Amino acid sequence: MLTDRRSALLNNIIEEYVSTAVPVGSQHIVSKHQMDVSSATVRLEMARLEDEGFINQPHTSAGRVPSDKGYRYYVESLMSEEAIPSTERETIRHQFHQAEQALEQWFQLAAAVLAHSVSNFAVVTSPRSKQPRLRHVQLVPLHETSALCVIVLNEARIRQQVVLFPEPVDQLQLSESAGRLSRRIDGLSLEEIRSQPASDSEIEESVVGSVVSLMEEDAIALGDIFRDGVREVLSQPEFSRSERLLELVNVLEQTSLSAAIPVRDLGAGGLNVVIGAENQHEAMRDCSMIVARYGQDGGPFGVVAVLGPTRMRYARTIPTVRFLASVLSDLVAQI
Amino acid sequence: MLTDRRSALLNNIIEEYVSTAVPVGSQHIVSKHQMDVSSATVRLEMARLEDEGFINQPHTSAGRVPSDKGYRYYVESLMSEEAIPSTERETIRHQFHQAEQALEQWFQLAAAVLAHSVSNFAVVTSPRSKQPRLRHVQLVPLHETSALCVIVLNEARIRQQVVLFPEPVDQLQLSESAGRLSRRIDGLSLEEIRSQPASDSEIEESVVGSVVSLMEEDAIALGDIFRDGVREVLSQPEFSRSERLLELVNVLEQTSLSAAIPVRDLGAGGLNVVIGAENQHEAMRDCSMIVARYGQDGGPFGVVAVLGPTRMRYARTIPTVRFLASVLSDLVAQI
DNA sequence: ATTAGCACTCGCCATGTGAGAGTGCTAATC
DNA sequence: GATTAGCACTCTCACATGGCGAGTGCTAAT
Repeated sequence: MLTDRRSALLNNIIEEYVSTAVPVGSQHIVSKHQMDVSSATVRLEMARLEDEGFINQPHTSAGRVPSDKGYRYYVESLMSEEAIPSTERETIRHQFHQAEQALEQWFQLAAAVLAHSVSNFAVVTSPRSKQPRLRHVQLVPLHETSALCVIVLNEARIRQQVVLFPEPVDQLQLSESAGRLSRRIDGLSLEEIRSQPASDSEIEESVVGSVVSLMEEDAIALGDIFRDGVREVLSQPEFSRSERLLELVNVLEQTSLSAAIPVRDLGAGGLNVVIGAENQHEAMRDCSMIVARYGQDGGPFGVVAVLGPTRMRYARTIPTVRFLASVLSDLVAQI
Repeated sequence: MLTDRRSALLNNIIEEYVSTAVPVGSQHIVSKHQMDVSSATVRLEMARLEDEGFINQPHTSAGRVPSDKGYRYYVESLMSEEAIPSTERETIRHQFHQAEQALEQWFQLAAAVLAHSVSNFAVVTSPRSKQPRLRHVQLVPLHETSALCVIVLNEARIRQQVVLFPEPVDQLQLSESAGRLSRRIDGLSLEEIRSQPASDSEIEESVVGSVVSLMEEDAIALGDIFRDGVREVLSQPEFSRSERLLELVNVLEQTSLSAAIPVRDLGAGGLNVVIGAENQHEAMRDCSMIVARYGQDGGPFGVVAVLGPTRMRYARTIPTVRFLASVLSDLVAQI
């Protein structure tokens, strides 16, 4: 599709621009990366690349900047992924071992490690399958007329809610109800619970109501969202002007963030790269996002993603995201 | 301590500056707020106020800006708190009723409501008493050699951890162990659990280990932290230059944020105002923080706080923080 | 096809200038 | 003695100016 020389040139332009954030001129190319042609030739080739839409000129007499299309071509045809040094792999794995077995910490840690490692914003969601299934329901008495209803779903997701009773319930009554209830609905899916015949115990019914509403809520969500690295992404030079920065922070802080993460047509172990204007969100039109799915085939899965300016070290970021996804896959497989 | 006229002047300066963010000059004062003296007199009085350290001049021939000391005097002697319109009170209360009984949602909601209502960053911690006490321990089987250990502490805090067993454990074995364990340590405090004689069951001992480490972790924490409003505080004009903004985001994003919140010598229902350089953190030296404690007297308590630039609508923010604290007190009392 | 040479363009930066806002001081006034 | 009018002074901000440098596109020679 592109001549060899033009490919090499595009490659150089991108690598130069990614590391300096300065539009790159023809002179720079010939001196830094040794191409044994003159700057004039480079200029000619650059003009062609621009005609075909791989690079842009911010203004006459500035250097060239890669376009979304340029990055796309780079990611798909030019880039060779950088290996992650084994020392770094080990450091990361080590951190997870230190975190003991606290699930939430794993995901939070994954986000933190990733954000730090690639100096960008990172998102991790906890793993889940499409269908929530009730592993266990537990009632813990609080007051005379209230109890805490704790449910454990598959993939070790925990949800809780306070249940209020119309009249005082004593300890014994409560634990009996809890036992009956547990035998009745533990292990069932949301539909199965819904289709259970109503019990004549008022207590049990109100608990079932709670369980159902908690599970419904859970069914919608992608999984809990863990994020880190607002500071990392804000320190990128493209956000030195604070207007767009603000819009972006807006998006990142939103709970609806998961909507912006494309997961459809992403198989187990799959990885997506979304560049610039390909993003759904207006505010992310000069950001890129790298999304990977982790978890076993067919089983529950979660998502690992990095978000940063389009000017991103794809060759480094992509393997890192992939690596974190595999680490999480391993961890989750242990559960 | 200050003459009436000087007090009134300081009051005007602060209110003007708080609403405009522009250093206020003598002319402005006489025209906007009708003081029946000339601008020259105001200048004289301003010079005095500056001598005494209540206001500063960013540079010769600029207007005056309140100093930390000025704000402090304002908060303590001049300000009259603005009442929160009852419609707004109702809207807020209403939102909490809609959130059903999901505990975490309450706190997250409180942070969101507060951040939005005062256009600044808000922090809410979940309530807790000094001594964690185990309400209930539950084991949910995962694989042959692992289970999820879920513990419920007082104030409905939930912690979980995966427990790995050296060899396969069947369902029955597990539920028996769980039952014995539950009878043995439910209701105990951390010390009491620690001083329990060791059981000869390997399973039970590894679970106890998990419980102890979870409780230890819990004992250190102030409570779970819920925050909102990074976007609000970043849209304040003082952060239009992005250097200091970055430092601040750094602090806000940190998990150690709670260290910056002063809670000692804060009684039930108490409220603290920390102005500018009084803050611990370097990066917060031109921010103010308003902290209130909620929860019953002597019982478990949590913290509600707002953080924003020193140029803050104290008269509005303080009552709002107090109100949210009272709303949360009411909610938590129901539990 | 490549390259040397050159005129041209444009952002950046340092410098300069004028307007405007605000001050402090002094002398006159109440 | 407090207040005020008047005035010179200071400093920021916005804007214009102009040189510098980087980079380009084009043309003609190789």
